[in-house]
Amino acid sequence: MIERSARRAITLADVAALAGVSSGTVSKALNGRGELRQETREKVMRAARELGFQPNLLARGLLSGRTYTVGVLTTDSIGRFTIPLLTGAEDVLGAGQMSMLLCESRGDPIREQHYLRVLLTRRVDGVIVTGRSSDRRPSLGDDFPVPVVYALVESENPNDISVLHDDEDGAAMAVRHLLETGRRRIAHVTGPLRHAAVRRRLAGVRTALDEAGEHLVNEPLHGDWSEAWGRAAALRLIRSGDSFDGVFCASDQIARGVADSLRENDIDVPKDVGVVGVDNWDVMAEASRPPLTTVDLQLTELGRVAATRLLSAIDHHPVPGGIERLPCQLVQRQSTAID
Amino acid sequence: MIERSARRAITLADVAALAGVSSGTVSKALNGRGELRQETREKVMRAARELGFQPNLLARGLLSGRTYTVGVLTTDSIGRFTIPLLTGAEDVLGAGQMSMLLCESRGDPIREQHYLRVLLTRRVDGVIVTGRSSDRRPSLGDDFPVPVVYALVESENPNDISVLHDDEDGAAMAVRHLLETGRRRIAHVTGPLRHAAVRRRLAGVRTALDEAGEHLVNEPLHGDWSEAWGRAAALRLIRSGDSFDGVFCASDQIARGVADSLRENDIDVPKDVGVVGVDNWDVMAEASRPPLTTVDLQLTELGRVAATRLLSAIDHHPVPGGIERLPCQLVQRQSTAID
DNA sequence: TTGAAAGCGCTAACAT
DNA sequence: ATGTTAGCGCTTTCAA
Repeated sequence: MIERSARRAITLADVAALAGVSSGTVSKALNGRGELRQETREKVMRAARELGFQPNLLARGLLSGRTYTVGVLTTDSIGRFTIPLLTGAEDVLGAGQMSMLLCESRGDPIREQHYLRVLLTRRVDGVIVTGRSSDRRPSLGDDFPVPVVYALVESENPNDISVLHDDEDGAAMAVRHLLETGRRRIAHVTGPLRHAAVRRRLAGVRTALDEAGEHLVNEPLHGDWSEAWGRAAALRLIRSGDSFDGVFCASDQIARGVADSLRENDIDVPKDVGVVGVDNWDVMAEASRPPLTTVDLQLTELGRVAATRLLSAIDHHPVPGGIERLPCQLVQRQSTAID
Repeated sequence: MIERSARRAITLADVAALAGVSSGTVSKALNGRGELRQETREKVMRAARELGFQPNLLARGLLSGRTYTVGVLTTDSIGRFTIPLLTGAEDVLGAGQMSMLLCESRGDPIREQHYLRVLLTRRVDGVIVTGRSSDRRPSLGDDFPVPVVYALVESENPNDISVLHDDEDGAAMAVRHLLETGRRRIAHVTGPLRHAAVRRRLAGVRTALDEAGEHLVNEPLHGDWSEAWGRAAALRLIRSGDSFDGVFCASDQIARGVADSLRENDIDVPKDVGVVGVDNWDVMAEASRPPLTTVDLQLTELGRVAATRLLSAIDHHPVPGGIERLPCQLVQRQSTAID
């Protein structure tokens, strides 16, 4: 049985008693403030160490009005996209001694309201709102009492701070890479048109093709984000009879399906057709045959930037509202390799 | 520019002033304690609502010595296995008004020490330790000042509370299912022997085969957890010349590789050979051709149980130390279907 | 250079 | 039935 002695935590007063000074002095010594004799300072330090003193952040926060805590509200459950984002955010927040309070609203507005109340009750210094899709979502409101940064999701309110990856530029990079590896007849297999990311990627595709004076060989093929759809789309392309030598897919799952289907129809990737995906999701991109060239969304960096913006706002450095789009990065693997 | 008026948060005193009562009365009214006239109670409620009063949990916590916060220390970065666990933990903790403070130590002992100090400084009521592998890890120590539950990872100290899935039973379920669907010559393709999960699954395989008076057709094939290894292992099985009609794989990734390789060598799954994986990782199990029958580790439930144990310990209900193993569940899909 | 005291927002015991 | 007060652990004047 685990039974824990209700040992009272060590307080400043305990340290003060042991060191034979007042608690005010202990505070100064431990925080390096005020004018103290070096000797006293050391005496206090020693006492604190001996007792294993840990300052109580609640008490400190009650006084300072800061909790050194930010709330992370994921509108959806935590997923593949949110994880690197959290890692990046923690990089930055951790360095600033801040902790993250995690709230998964799972897409349920009631839960979200509940969690927002919880976060306010806990007096978080700020909030990061994130979620799966990069579609727009309602703002927490202009009068939300602490700073808010939207990361990976975009707030409907243009005054809010939203940090997103640059889907359009990422797609353009992918297409330019296909062009640079000698492909001219490029097809696009993508997700549902209702997703903003799908529309932005399409725009990027068009931009890059326009620059080169080329066009898509097909109407963009819209389906779900699955491998099965990738396989089906590749079959449609093959059967259409239109020749093509490059396929830009809006996700690694789709790209992997496309690659599988091409191979199984005796079309060599990358020799006959180059394939590029999006996400740089290792288990997909690396397990694909051949491994996928893909657009990395740099989500860890996105998390870092979002946290940095939030810290600025918390520190009363005004942060311009609006959407900040961060560059993606192309990761080259076999699926577009030449010679 | 986002500039936020440094509007002081509403306090009990503000509500008291508006309602024309004392702050003690407000406290009683809002918490439904003490003896108050219904009329006063309502007057206070109205004032609180009007001002948008949110109680300050720090102040309350300072007094009560509880923070209604638990620390979640992931020894590794958050991953596919930790996510459902967090969701389950939040189910239970959220219902008890508790929040989760997230700390990713990323396998770095220095970071871990740092985070533990942070958690203690923040006076969390308890800690959940988790991580990727179900191997044993060092205990936080018998004298850690708040209750700790290890979830998905096992503490080296048998007095600690560890909650794990039952790998051995899960594997036995998988093999029994292969036997029940008429397979007799069963092979096992698994991960590195250094992983405890691999050893336990092997034990489960042996148990189930013993019950039926059968043996593995091969020495277990050990490799990494990848699809590529699954493909390679399947080729080895085929080339060995030993006939086999069932393969139990220690992960969905391996199983998918095996299924791919069998199909590409004109061996029909499930007609000629049944394949079972472990994890029930949707993107793998469902994208596989055919979709995989697999052992679900029930990690959300594991998170729920871990959180429940932690809450018990926090509430001074003694929780027996040691390892609690939770049952897995077989999810049937095409890869073992009969007619 | 150090100590004493007030106060952060809340609750609980005790007065009224 | 309501108000007053002390105190949770800390920081920060201000006084000594």
